[in-house]
Amino acid sequence: MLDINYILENKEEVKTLLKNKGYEADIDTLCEQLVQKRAIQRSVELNKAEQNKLSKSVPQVKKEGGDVNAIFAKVKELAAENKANEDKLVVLEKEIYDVLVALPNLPDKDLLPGEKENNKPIYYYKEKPIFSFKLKDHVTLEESLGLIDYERGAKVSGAGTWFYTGLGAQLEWALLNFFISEHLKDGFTFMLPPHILNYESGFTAGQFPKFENDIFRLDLPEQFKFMLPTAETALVNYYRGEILKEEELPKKFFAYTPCYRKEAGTNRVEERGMIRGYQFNKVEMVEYTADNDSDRAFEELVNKAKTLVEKLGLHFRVSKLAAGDCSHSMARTYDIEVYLPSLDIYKEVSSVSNARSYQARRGMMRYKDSQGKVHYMHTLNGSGLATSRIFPAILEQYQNEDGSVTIPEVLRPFMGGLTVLKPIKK
RNA sequence: GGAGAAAUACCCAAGCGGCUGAAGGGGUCGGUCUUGAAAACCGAUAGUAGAUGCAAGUCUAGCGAGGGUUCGAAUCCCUCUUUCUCCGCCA
Repeated sequence: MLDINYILENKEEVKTLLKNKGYEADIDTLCEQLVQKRAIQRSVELNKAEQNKLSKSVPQVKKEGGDVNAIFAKVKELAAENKANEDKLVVLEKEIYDVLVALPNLPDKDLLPGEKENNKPIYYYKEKPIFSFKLKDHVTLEESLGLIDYERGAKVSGAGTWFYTGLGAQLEWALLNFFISEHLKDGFTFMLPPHILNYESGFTAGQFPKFENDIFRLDLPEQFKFMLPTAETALVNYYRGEILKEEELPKKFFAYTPCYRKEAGTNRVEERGMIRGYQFNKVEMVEYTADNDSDRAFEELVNKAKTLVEKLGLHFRVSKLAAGDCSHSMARTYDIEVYLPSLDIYKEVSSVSNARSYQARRGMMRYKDSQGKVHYMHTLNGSGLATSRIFPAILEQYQNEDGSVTIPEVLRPFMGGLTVLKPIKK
């Protein structure tokens, strides 16, 4: 949620920034409604004050034997006068709220306007790997090495799902363990959140009300519960409705959860296999900071995500996203994109974002500074990392001519010292 | 899932229609005393959101959340949420 007063005082800037993000909104009407709302509110409150004053005088007047009925009548009259304005106020407030709540976050001013095509790679790690033999793609490797069973996944659940089998499950688990051990080393706090969340959590994170259709909602009567699409949604609600002390910040968390998303199911070659499923595993980092500390935290999270991929020895790049490609709730996003040789493309394995106060305003997450002044916190999140693209990237980038795949060194301790995955005989 | 009880400020807790935006403790902060500390004593400490104002301030809302009754609600009524106790079921 944006600061309504900021919108009012910086109308033109807000319009431009929203446009940069590709969002059309009638800011002028919003501001007019706000001014109107305040005028009505003022008159309603003055009337209320009068009513309160009269009501309070009743015991005194009674004691003195005055006419209490005249007061009752007067208050009723005032209340009746106020009714129309009160109704108007409720309607106006709702209208303003609905617009305000749907507005995306303002992108940072240094971001290029526009969509994906204006994303800018700002960092590369290693060169593209060169192979002297015919490459296999990740789906082929997963099957020949006996790591993933897509067919039985489809049988048991449907398209867009799979079983990790045997060493495949071990490799997946090794990745998660590797990420977890690195975050622990960095002093982040390990969290295992609930996977079924309530509406308020989706609202605070910014998924609702705009993106209610992208999540798996549980079929419960009279209750809105959904499967988390990312651990961010849970972690970023941890302090909802709370006021922390400034010295408690920053709070640094990470969590492992599967992520449940409805978006799967394209048939594009790019998204074969586990590239875009209904369920994938991810370790997610979330930081809560003071409102002047989020740029530092952003760098920290980007560096952490980068370091993980570097330690895995994979060729990747970091892209600074254009305004329109940043998520709805985010002011700034950098993607870590790993290279898939078979397709010669880069695929996102981590998205690091700064929401600034956008989520904190929605969830009333604040802190008090040493002067006792209350501020909104800043929230940031970043994958660290999602496995469903790292896994294919490892298979492809580490594949050998004989069809085997060398296991990245950092993962070996988590796989009982195993160094290579060999094709299984049919 | 069933049955009961509860939710008040940083914490505990009183209050059950007007004198309560809230008694009393505890905590925290400051002071007196002390070489220093403890104890004792004295004082301070009520958040938050919104409106208005240059400001001091004033006003509105607010005792789990949302509605209602009433001239007036922490207090009465309804709905919901959460917590606790007991029973059932179960990894």
